[in-house]
Amino acid sequence: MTRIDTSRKILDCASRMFAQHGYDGTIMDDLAEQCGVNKASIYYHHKDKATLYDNALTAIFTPIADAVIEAVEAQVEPVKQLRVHIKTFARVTADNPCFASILMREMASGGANMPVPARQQMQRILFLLMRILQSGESQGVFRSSDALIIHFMIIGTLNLFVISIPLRQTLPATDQLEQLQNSNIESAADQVATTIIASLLVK
Amino acid sequence: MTRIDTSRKILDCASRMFAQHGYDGTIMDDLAEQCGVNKASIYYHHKDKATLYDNALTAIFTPIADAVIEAVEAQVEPVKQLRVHIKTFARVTADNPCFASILMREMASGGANMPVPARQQMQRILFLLMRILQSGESQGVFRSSDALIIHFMIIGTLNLFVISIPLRQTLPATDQLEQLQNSNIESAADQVATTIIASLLVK
DNA sequence: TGGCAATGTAACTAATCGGTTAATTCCATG
DNA sequence: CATGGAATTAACCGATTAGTTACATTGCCA
Repeated sequence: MTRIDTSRKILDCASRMFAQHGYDGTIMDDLAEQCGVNKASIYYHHKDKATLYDNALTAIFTPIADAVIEAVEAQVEPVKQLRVHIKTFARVTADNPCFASILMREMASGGANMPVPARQQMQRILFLLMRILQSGESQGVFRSSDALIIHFMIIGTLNLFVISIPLRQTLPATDQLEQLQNSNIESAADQVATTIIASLLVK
Repeated sequence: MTRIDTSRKILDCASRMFAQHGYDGTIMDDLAEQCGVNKASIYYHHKDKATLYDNALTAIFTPIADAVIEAVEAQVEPVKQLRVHIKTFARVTADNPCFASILMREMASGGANMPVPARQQMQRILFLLMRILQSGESQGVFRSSDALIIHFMIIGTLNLFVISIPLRQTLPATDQLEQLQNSNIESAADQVATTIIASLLVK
């Protein structure tokens, strides 16, 4: 094991455990065992449990906001921007399912004790969406809309989709359930984007 | 204090604490203090923490599914049914914010340890939506669609909206944030319903 | 090679937390 | 009023858990 990677390995493993069991449900001894690192090493690299949590969230949230912003800024038309916004968010969320779980948990807690850096990343995504909607509105292609609702539509729908992937796979295929198309994240993002954009376009 | 009242009082208080802090984050001593009951009384009325959690979730989820189903069945046209489905779900969710928090947490955990009765109530709501979409499809008013995505759109969006109410109220009103219309749950549900229905109607 | 950051080992602590116990109080009924 | 079961209580217990400590070991690099 190279020394540099240990801190990173702890972060990755901690992210998974925080995502699956939550902050209180994550036990430091289990974490040490899970990632094959001695408990003292965890405290050596990350001061304590709370700091480790902050570090993990920052490491998860920052690249996601970065990716969405970068992808959107490569576009110029608001309609394209919005579609890329949604599709990129879907892709990066599916790439790292920890994000959806942790975000959902934090939202459930009222976001009260959510680390500031992580919250800022979510705000970056929201503000980006607001800029897209406003530029579209000022260009006359979008009608006036509530950015927050659209933000929640994107995040709520796609996060639930990503989170439920393992659940749906283990579900017994009853008659009723098998009618559900087993769509992937790509088509889910397409549907969300198409639905939202259709309702935004001025008639 | 009659027997029924104490048990009910514990359930209500436990629901709030489970919603805010999660299962592991809810401490039985705190719960006892919060609802002004001796800790042993909790164990007297509800066997243990896990049973209390099951009881609380069943008490929360069942009336919500009941209300949605009852409201939808009072309608006949699929379009009306879908709108009522969404608006009723929004109303009952807003009435009891514990529901949204707990559901989000359970989804974040992969729904693995979600009590069976609670999961069944969610399935009732999903199956109801599937029946609405299918009857609309067979009547030629709805195009073919993925019920699961629509289910997630409804639940994800509205749950996030309800959950974020306290957060948004305590947020400092920065220049950017004050542009967000402070819409209530009614108008949010209207937007969700209108958006979804518009994308479903055959052209 | 010497020094230093990093890692491992393993025991320890102080506190927390779920759950229990035995005693006590409340209250309806005969 | 007496009685017996339901409900409540204070105190306690054992297990778990976050975090610490002391020390040995490894590997990198100047």
